[in-house]
Amino acid sequence: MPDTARRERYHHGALRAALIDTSIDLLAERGLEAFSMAEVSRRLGVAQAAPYRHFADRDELLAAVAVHAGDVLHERLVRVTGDGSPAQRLAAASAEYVRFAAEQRPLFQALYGAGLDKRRPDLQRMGERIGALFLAPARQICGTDEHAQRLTSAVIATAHGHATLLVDHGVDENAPEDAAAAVRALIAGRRWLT
Amino acid sequence: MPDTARRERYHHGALRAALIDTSIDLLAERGLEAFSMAEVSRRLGVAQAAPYRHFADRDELLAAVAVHAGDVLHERLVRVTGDGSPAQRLAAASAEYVRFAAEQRPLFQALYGAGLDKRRPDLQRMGERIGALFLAPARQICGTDEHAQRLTSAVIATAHGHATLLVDHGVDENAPEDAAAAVRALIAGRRWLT
DNA sequence: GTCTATATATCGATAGAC
DNA sequence: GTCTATCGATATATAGAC
Repeated sequence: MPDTARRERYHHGALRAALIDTSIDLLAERGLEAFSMAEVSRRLGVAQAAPYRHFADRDELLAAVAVHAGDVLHERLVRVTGDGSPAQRLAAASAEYVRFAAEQRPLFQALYGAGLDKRRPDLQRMGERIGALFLAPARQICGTDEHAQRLTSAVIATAHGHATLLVDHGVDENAPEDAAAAVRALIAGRRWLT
Repeated sequence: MPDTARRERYHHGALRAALIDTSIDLLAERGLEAFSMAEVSRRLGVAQAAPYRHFADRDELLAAVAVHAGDVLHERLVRVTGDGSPAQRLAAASAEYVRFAAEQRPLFQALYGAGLDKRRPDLQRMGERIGALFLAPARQICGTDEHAQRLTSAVIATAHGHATLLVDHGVDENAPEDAAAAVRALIAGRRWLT
């Protein structure tokens, strides 16, 4: 990259992806409150008007980041649910869910804390894809579909609770393993899930 | 209240409490993103400078709302943990925690989603008071303090997970009872909490 | 597809009068 | 303890040139 200034790199074509990347960086450094189209543009060295060619408004950009975050989370969950007993896979998925929140905090926040409309089709679909990764092992554990559904909801709530407490209340080294343990306890006591 | 306009009511004395009340209303109607000192002042019919006599800045006012929210939650939890077996009290506390989030959504958000510094002494103390209500029954259930601590963390994470999913993902009628059931399962399977 | 320039709006916070 | 007035910063979004 000889003389071409930073502001030349993204012209004509690659801006959309660069906007998402820079948004993630910005969310990571300054949080959701400080996120703005203006600041993203500034960081990329493009005009404030440029992003509006790719995203209709601020929420559209945030939603694109959320979808990206969902893809990352989904991939991580797939990786850890490849083998083992159904119970092990549920526990591993929960631990990984919490690990994702800890290691990719801004992505996790974009996914859940960005105040986006959850009825958006893209976000809806993403939630279902991720939920399916929990439901599959639960089906193998439970006798009926209804029971599997209950167990899945309880497991996701437990993982999500550990993740949000971790993100909101500071770092806890053992949160991922704690979440996995809680899920094992939940499975052991699942006859109480009404 | 004959001729005295609304803007007269809060002069000289009662503004502090009125600011907290109005902040809660504003958070309820428009969410945290739309919360501002300016809008709170506008709603009360006072000058934008007036709140700064009572709160140093925006965060101080939000923190006061959070402390109020903590008091309300604490009171609700005390009310439902008065009697019953330790397991029943833990389950009841969890259900009430979720019910609070559902019924007092803005207060719940002020408590956890306001991006406040958790090292604030007032908020720290509040978290401990609420945690103690979960720890007491857990102590009666568990043999050692360490086990009680683990069970408490798992129960709070479960309740918090159900609450945040409820608040973020729309209304679910049965979330409080689901949380209680999950806690019962957690207690039954507590030997897995490493 | 990006730029310059701008309209429009709102915010947090302060100074000084009363 | 509240008001008026205001500064300075920042935001979203659009219009029109290139």
